[in-house]
Amino acid sequence: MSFSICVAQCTDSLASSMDDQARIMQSIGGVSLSGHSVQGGMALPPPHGHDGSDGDGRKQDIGDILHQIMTITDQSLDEAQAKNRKHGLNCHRMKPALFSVLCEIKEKTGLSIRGSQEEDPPDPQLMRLDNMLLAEGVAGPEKGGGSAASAAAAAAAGGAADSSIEHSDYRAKLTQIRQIYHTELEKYEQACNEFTTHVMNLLREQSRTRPISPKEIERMVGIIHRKFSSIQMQLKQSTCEAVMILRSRFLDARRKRRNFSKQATEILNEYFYSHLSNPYPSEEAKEELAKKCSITVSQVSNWFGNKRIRYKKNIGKFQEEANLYAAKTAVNAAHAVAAAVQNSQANSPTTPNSGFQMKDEEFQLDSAESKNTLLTNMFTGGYPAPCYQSDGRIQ
DNA sequence: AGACATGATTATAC
DNA sequence: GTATAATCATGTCT
Repeated sequence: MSFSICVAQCTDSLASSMDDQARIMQSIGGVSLSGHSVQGGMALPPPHGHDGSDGDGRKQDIGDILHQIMTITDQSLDEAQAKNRKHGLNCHRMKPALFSVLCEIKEKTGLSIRGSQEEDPPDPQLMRLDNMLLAEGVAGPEKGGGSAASAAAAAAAGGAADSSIEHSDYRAKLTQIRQIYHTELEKYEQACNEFTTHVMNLLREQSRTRPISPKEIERMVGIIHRKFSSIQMQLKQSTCEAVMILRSRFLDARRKRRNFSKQATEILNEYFYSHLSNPYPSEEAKEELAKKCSITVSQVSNWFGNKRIRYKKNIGKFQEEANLYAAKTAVNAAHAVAAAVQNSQANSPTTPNSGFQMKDEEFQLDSAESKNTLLTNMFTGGYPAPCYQSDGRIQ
């Protein structure tokens, strides 16, 4: 993966650096790359500790040492060391002289590092990815049992999910993504460190034979880090994609509805028909119902929304149901009410509601339905209990 | 399989 | 924010 890129990058840099130097050497010193011919020109300073009696021999020496410097950069550290060539190079009698010349040339040509224009501003794309990963709970500190943030986000996305099962599924998958992400990130970091160390060792080693300033090493490290961070960005991007896919699947799964339990429907219907004149439960009432039915508040809201509109659309169809729940409520209330009625005989039945008000309009029942409406509303108005058929229906 | 029931979503209005 | 109304998508019944 990344290694090859980095190696290529670094090798390129090193090679180009060497090429530059070679060119300079060629133009200034008249020494060919091969090191086998010297065309005259600027004379090298006399090597230390050398009498300089043999001019051709000296040139040959310079050629040799340059050739060795050139070829050594093509080898790995281990290879060079194994062949013991570096040692030979370092101990070469011409080395100090050549080294000082290289330093001088480098300084004069300003080859080394001119105002490292690196330090680019933070990539907005990377920031977006980071933010998303943080928000999804993939990046950042571990939160209990996977990702609290994601669970919260998922809940906020609709809140009507069949909570536990799908949530835990979602969280488990997200944790998986998180783990993969962190493992990969760690791998990259480790690889980056290893490679940086390797390159730094290489450069340090080379700095014994050619001038390499600490700034140059720093620059090289910067190049490596940028390469690795671009790979990290790819990882972040694919992680984000995975999270998005997971989320969309999760949201799709939410559409898969499951019918509420009979008990829950009963509780909701009881409330609906006992508040038919105003079937709009308050927030507290919704919470209470949600608790009783083991569903969410939004599900209660959905249910009442659906119920109101469907009831309104076809009151006749729901009449039977209305009567049934009216009867139920009446029976339940009967015992409690009976005592009260007995105690205070003065109470006469209140006028029953003929329908509930939706927004600005009131829905009236037609005459055919009025009888049942009375039954429907008797629990609010204190009408006598209805007669039941054998199947439990109201006559 | 098709019809109907029902929970969820969406568009729109306030 | 909540509401209605229409619609979607699935569950259930026949």
